[in-house]
Amino acid sequence: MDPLKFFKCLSDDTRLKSLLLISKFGEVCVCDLMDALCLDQPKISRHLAELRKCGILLDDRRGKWVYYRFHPELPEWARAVIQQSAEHNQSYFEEASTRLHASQTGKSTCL
Amino acid sequence: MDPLKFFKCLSDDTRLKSLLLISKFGEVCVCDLMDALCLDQPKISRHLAELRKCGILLDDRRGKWVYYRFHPELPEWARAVIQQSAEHNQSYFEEASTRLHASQTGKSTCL
DNA sequence: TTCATATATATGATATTTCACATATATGAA
DNA sequence: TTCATATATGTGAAATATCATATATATGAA
Repeated sequence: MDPLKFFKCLSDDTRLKSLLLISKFGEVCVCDLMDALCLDQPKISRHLAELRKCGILLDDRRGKWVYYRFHPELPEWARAVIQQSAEHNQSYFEEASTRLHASQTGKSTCL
Repeated sequence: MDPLKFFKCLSDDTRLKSLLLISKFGEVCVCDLMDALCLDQPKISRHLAELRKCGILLDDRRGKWVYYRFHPELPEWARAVIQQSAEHNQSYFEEASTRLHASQTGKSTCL
């Protein structure tokens, strides 16, 4: 994992929040992220594709849904960076986190 | 420290290498970085200014030289991110590191 | 096969970042 | 004050990233 490429992946609001949410929730599907971040589907999908192509995320299709989680071969230092950032910046993605939880329990709260 | 702004600061080759070098050497002056990264003065200076304005670095003029080090109020999580990145990606800035050491001991090796 | 849902990608327009170059400022020595 | 060195910044051009929109693909149900 080239560190520069890695940090470029973290330097966009949509991608950073997606990674922090995955760090907290373990696994998310595209539609959950749409609800959590209140963004349209192509936008989420494109950013997740970038994270996948960089080797940060792994996609996993189950039926109609595609779930994303950290790639098992993501280096420990990179995973640690994301995890620490999530732990110490909860307010940055708190709202998204609440919406994601609502989405997973069946209620979309995105206005 | 807004995490998005922080990672944007790390997402440029010149800025990332500068930060990793400062993490390793503790403190560097502009001219050392010019030698270490083989870049012209305005380029180094502009990137350091950005890191300073973001609150990551602190500048300290001593005579004709200006030294940069981590800002004392940089949050621990942010400092940890930089430190871990330096420890686990030594090959990324090894060459720059060698040149910086040469520069500090009086020999500029930048061709 | 046809349809509806979920996700992915192509494309040109827009926004953001970075650059090269010129110039300005600060310091210390002569 | 004048000069040389070290650093900072202004400006428009070039490169890069992001976006909105349209469209394509994959799955499962009817």
